[in-house]
Amino acid sequence: MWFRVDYHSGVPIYEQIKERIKEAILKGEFDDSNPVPSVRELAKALGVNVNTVVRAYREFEMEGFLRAQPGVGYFVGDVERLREKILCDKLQQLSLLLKELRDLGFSKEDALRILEDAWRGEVR
Amino acid sequence: MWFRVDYHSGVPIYEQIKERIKEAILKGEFDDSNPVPSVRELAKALGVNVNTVVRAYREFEMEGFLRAQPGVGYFVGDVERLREKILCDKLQQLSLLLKELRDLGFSKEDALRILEDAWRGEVR
Amino acid sequence: MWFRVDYHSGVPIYEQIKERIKEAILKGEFDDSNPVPSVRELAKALGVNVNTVVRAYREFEMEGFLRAQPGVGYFVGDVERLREKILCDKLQQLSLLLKELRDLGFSKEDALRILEDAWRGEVR
Amino acid sequence: MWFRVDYHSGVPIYEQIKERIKEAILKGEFDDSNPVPSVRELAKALGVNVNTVVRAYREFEMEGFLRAQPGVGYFVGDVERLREKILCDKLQQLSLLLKELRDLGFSKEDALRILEDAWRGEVR
DNA sequence: GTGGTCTAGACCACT
DNA sequence: GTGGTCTAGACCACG
Repeated sequence: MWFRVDYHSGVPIYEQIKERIKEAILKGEFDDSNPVPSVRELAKALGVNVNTVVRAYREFEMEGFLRAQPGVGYFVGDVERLREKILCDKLQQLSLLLKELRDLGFSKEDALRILEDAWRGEVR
Repeated sequence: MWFRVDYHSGVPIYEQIKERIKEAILKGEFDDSNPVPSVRELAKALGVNVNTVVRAYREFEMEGFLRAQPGVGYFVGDVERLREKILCDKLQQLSLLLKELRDLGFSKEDALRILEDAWRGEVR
Repeated sequence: MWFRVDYHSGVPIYEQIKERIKEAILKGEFDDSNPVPSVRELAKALGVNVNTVVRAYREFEMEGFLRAQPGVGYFVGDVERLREKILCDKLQQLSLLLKELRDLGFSKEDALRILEDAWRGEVR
Repeated sequence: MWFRVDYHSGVPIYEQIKERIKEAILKGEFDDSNPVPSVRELAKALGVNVNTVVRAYREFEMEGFLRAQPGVGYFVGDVERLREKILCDKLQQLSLLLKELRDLGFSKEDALRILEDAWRGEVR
């Protein structure tokens, strides 16, 4: 697969895997001709224990964003709900963060500048 | 002191203490007539072990935001540097968050609305 | 490990541990085939409590000279920065010490002799 | 008296007092017409507890550098021995420090430059 | 009273 | 196995 785990970030490896899988799902990188990699395949590609990948997938399954089909593999679930959930989380973070900045004496004008910068940057 | 620790949040208690002390320092709640509570005093008030408070205070000391005076107590250090450090951290978070929202298809106009809301809200 | 703590020196044990680890890092004694000893291992070898070793390691981590990898172990960090920091500290000490000797009536010639002696001695 | 204690240095106050008294003795600032200040006098001048000054003086007495004359005051003792003791201590420190610098890869030439600087500076 | 250090245990999450 | 956190005690030096 197309990423590497960071053993020194403090972030649990299974969380890093979840994050990357989540991004790939949102970008629509998985479909019938390009399925979610199997547990063993991904574990081998990342040089990581199989259990670590299993945990990442299982947690996604519980949240409804992957469906396990025993003996076959994992398939993407409700992408749109995933997108909405993430968007909702991020918006709450944004609102909280802005209020904190305001309380720290940060000006609305400077915040506006940063906002403009974000939308001016290229899409990764 | 005037807060309670959450034993079930997963956030280490000493981090919770650091967070609250940090807020209080930023609000200028500590001075000569209203000093930082002693480790034993705070530990007792929170129903927490002394060592847990000691750790929170010591980390602040290493970062230069509290000064320990053995046999006397803890005193606030460089408040302005603390404020700048926090502001810098928050701005990085903001920039990252905005880019993620953009990549999720969120419109600049909606982001602007949230920004306006934040500065319209009352200062706590 | 290969040293013993001195319980009666007045120097905190975790400081003694930091000092020895620092020397070992500077000498390049740690790498992938010879990793930093685990906290439990070192604590047992020194006959010291685990927490005491943990404190020594954690302070090094906060200073950037060790990196903790939960579930795996500690690894050496930025050795070169460590070397520079120590050199800087020692040079300040040297400058101060020489001025004190001068003020005590010590002659430059005698100081030169001691300097020559130091560089004539063998490298340990 | 002519100095202030630093409550935030971590160095015990009685040690700071000893250090300053030691310097004054070495500079010959005390004689019959200019005696060592009384315990109460010094304590008041420094805004410090009497016991703290008593401790500093008593330790000097045990080392033979001050003599207590009950009901009268303290008088300077064997100044020359004090000077020799300090010189000896500093020389050991110097030798040790130079060897450490050498082991850190510091060049003799650079050390020489620092030495020259020290004797070029003015006497305080 | 204050902070500073240390011990002997314990439980947790991660690999 | 690893590190991370926490507790309940203890003793010390300082003011």
